[in-house]
Amino acid sequence: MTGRQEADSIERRSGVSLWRQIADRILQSIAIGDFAENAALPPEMALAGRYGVNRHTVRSAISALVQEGVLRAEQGRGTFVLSRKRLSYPIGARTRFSTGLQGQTSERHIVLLASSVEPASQRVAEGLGLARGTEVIRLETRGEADGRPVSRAAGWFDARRFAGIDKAMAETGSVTASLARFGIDDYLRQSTVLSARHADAADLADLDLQPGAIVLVTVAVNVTPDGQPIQFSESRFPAERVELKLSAL
Amino acid sequence: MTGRQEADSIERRSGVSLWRQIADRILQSIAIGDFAENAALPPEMALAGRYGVNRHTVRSAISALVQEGVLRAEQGRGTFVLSRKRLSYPIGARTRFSTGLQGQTSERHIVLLASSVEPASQRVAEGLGLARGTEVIRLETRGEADGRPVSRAAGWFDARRFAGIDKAMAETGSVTASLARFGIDDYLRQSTVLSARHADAADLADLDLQPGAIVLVTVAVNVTPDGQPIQFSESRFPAERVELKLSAL
DNA sequence: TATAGTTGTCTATATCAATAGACAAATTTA
DNA sequence: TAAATTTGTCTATTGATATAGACAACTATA
Repeated sequence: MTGRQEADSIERRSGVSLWRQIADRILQSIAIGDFAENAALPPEMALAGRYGVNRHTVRSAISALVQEGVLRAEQGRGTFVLSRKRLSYPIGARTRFSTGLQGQTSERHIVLLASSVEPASQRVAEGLGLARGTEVIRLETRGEADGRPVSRAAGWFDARRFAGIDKAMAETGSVTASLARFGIDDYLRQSTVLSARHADAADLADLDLQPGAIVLVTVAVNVTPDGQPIQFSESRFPAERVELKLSAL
Repeated sequence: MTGRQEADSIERRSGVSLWRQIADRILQSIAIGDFAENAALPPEMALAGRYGVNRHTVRSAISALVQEGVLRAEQGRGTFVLSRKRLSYPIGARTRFSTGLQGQTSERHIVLLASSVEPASQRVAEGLGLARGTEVIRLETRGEADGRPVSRAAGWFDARRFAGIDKAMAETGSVTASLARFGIDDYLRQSTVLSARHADAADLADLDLQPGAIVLVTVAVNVTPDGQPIQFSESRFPAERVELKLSAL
């Protein structure tokens, strides 16, 4: 019956500043529900003690989170939690953006950021079962829920079969509706591969994140019920706002 | 047909140092297979140009990766890639550690780090369908493949039903084999929730990571075929070494 | 054998990150 | 009202991070 200490400490000389690490911790504990909405954060001196750093270092972390709109500081009173728990984004055989977040948000939609026609790269070609270099349509989209960006995705489609899907997407704001125009009434998720990394500059801009944030990355292939690949996609989710819930595939 | 620039730049004043961000990028591109094993990295000056930083900053990133055993630098010749692509860890209805990595590694096993009996916390109790405070056994384990840590997990079991599972685990090194001693021949994964964050001090130590690394976190419940919860678990995977492949049932 | 290209080491300087202390400003509590 | 608590602002100092330039050491190649 050996014990095991829950590490509450912080890494120095890591290339990640202490204030950023502390901001991550606070964000994490809010996300898992340690603080109710509008609850007060412990005083700066208490946090400084907990993490073994100077009060000013804690203040840097807090001011970053105030900047992000996660916390609100009031002189003389305390610092308070604004944001709620993470959204839980379901992933399964029939993953659809709009239906997935029902009940968690009052409003959600997809914005088409950009589209282009390009030759298929190695991985896109493999995913779609096409020859490398075949023309494909790429759609760059952003998912928003209650006005906040919750995903950023690039989707690739066979350009010959789905010519004009960019227009359909712009008009309908829905992948499912756009595919329906091409006679696809149902589709399934064949495979999903998951990883995580630091957000790059494009992620930061499109997802309205602060530098140093983490994104979850899924790479997926959607197929028709008879197994024909129709869409290859790479989606990025801000880890501080979204968790992925894997349902029966 | 609007274009969209692939951002290759780096964020300043983010709380994450430039050398750490560059090291992450290099790690990422190795992981997705941009470089073959033993391939040469671009020269330091080229990388400095690409990321818009000084050569010395690139050198800091490289020396961190040399320290981690990912790269090997040779004076006069270049810098070379040692490590291979990420392991792909399958997650599905019948997720098992040992069978999951077959074919990708020559050797794999689980080490029992610690065990304890404790009252169930809110989320553990919910997951296992027990009253809060019921005694549960916690097993802390580490998964290793080819001598490298690839996962770190905490598993909780009803202490009354699975008394002695810690000993079974220590002897067999397998959850599946340990459960078999209690008459459980088959079990399924009922739910999995996925998130990502920076590694904390315990993660760094147990997974042999450098500070600033990212971990993928899964929280899962395993059930018997008739739906009875038997195990609640939280696993952490080093994002630089592992990706999660969601497979169908 | 030169020459070009690459990594390794050194010095110097500027900026960011973190610590330390003091006190002001606002709010709550005794 | 007075005291205690908490956030806000200021100055100063130290160490880590990043830039800049020069040159040495080593390798491959023309």
